[in-house]
Amino acid sequence: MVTPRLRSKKLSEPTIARLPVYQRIAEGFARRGLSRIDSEQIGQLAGVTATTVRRDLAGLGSFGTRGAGYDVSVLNERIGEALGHDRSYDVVVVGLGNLGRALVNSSNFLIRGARLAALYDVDPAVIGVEIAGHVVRNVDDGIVPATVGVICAPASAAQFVADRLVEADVHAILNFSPQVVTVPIGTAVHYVDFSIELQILMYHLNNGTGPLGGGVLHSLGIASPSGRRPS
Amino acid sequence: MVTPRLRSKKLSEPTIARLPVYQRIAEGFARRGLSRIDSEQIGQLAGVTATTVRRDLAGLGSFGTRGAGYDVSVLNERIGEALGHDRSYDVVVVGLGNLGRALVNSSNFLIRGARLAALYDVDPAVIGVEIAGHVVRNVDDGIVPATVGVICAPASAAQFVADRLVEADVHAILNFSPQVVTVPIGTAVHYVDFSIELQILMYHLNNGTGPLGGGVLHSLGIASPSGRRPS
DNA sequence: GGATGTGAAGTAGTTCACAGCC
DNA sequence: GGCTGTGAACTACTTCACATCC
Repeated sequence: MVTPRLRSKKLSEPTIARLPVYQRIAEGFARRGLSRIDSEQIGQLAGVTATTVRRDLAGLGSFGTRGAGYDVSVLNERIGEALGHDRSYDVVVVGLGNLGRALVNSSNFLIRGARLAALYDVDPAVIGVEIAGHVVRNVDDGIVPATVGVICAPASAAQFVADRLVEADVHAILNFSPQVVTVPIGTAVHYVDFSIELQILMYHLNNGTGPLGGGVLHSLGIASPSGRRPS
Repeated sequence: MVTPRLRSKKLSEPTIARLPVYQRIAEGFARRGLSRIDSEQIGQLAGVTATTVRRDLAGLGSFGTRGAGYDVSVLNERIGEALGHDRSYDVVVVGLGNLGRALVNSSNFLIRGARLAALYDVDPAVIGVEIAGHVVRNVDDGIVPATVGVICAPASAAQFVADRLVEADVHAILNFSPQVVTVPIGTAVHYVDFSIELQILMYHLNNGTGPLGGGVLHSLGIASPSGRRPS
């Protein structure tokens, strides 16, 4: 059993959730013409400690320079490699109500290798309409094989859509409907529920003692360094 | 210092993120006319172990019945109390492009005490238009005081909007733009980034070894019970 | 000098195992 | 009998502190 060189260092779940954030920060620096960044700066912007940043990045191999931080473009590249951005993959979106349209038209959703393959709906009023360069097809005509399926249908149709996606051999599903769906083992389902974020925010507000830091990133359970004040 | 009776039991962050999920499940049971549920069933549907469910719920006080599980309506009620759903609060949404419209028109976003107070934009083409029962106002005219501000503006305008919200004394911000914003201490910012979910999904797919369970909930870092097969 | 990378310590969260109660 | 609730064990993640290297 040879130790894999770069790939599959088995990153932890929290680390994986933070890497895209670091990458966004790196892109911001690059856009402003800066070529170097240190763990302190990344942590400040991402709302985590510098140590956490260093540990996360150390997991991708040692590419920082002691005394000088990280090269912004190398950082960007390494995170991309770790997250598999070199490969591109097909995404199908099912359900083109307000949310579905917002997603496929967004410049921040289908990025980093994601390629929109097809759109589906069941509503005759929507089928045939062209959205984001794709003509919306009928779910009943069968879904084209893809890597990821996105469910933007109402809760009542979520399980139906999930079943159609499974039939189409889609093994990764992103479900935006507030409905738990059951799928066979071997298929991953991630849920995105906007109202949960609102509810978490309200809990902290009601109980005072929430992580109310400055410029802090809390998405995906990322907590702020407690009692540490920025700058 | 008297120990508070029900409130402020200081729930852990992962627990808080799971409670809304349990509540959704309880509602599903109630809708199907079922009056009892046990930790095993909840765990199955939420994608966590039964023990985790019991520990989470024990934090809200002991309201389960040994040998018979939880009463669905009591469960629903207790979670609501813990999350502060009895209080209602005002939400303002800034930016009514595709996503902003999708959110305010969604039946799953502004729920459980959230009340839409006002809509804002900077685009003259959108200002004055009525959406979801509210006429869109101009951000420059000042934002009305509210509990939560939702940023649906493009990344380039995110910081500007955040500043206006802070001026309006909004202390909780939900930011849907892929832009880290800085706010004074005492203001909470939660980020929602759809593409991060996609990227996490892709990481697991590329590395095989992901949490690919059946009917599992992964949103917000909720991981599946490893190596445990459902049913 | 200055920031990375990492063993060691600390903390938080999960899972086990079972006593307690219906 | 069956399922909750919880001390105890375990695992995972974070933070400290510092050796290491540019």
